Amino acid sequence: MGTTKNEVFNEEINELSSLFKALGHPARIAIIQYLRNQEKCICTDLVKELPLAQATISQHLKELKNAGIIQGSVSGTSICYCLNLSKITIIERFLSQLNYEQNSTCC
Amino acid sequence: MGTTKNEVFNEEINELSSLFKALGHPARIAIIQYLRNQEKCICTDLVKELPLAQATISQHLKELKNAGIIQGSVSGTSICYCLNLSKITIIERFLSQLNYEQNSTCC
DNA sequence: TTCAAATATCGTAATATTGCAATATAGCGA
DNA sequence: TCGCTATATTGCAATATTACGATATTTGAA
Repeated sequence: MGTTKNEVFNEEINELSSLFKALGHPARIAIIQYLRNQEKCICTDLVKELPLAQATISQHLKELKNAGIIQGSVSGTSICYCLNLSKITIIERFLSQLNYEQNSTCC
Repeated sequence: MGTTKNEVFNEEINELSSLFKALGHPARIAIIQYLRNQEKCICTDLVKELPLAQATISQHLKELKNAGIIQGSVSGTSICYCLNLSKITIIERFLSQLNYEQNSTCC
């Protein structure tokens, strides 16, 4: 075990959970926050900014990229990573569906 | 290693990432979706609904509860779990801050 | 070219997560 | 009380994640 049973859930659920999972690490939230403030991002800056080794940050960037939350384009020797807002929107849409009027009285 | 270096990040980042992490599993998204549709929730129903063993579902419910995303109240022999919308709001607020006008041209 | 800077990848150790069977616990009705 | 139902906990095996040093790769500048 240790393996998530993705295959028994539908694609929407799997996409949502992988987006959440990608954001489920403090370093990756910090990266996203930094990206927001800069409105662009270069890995070296992050290496100075975050108390993690370069290899570790690169790995976290890769995971955000794999989930589609950021996208990078090569720009000379460095790489410019930017937020992909369409994925953020997918999460927001899911969450907004949860804001129902609670009509059960149990909690 | 294998241990997340939580201590080097601030509390806001750690709270956000733990909320995202709690939602970063398909079974837990499925639980939340089911909760939304029922507007309440009892574990036995989930055992029928999801193709996972009772012990596994109980464990996922516990994680959602630990993150504060759901709350349960005992109701006879069964337990009624409900969404805690305040945590959902925390996530929504974070995401809405990301919707800036992208003024960099790199991506 | 050759060097240096910026990123990525590899390998690995430590730890965390997932899933489940088995078992425990708790509350209800008879 | 006894037994039943609902849920939690324990223990474990399999796998995933995290972190990082070392090393590769890539690109621009000299």
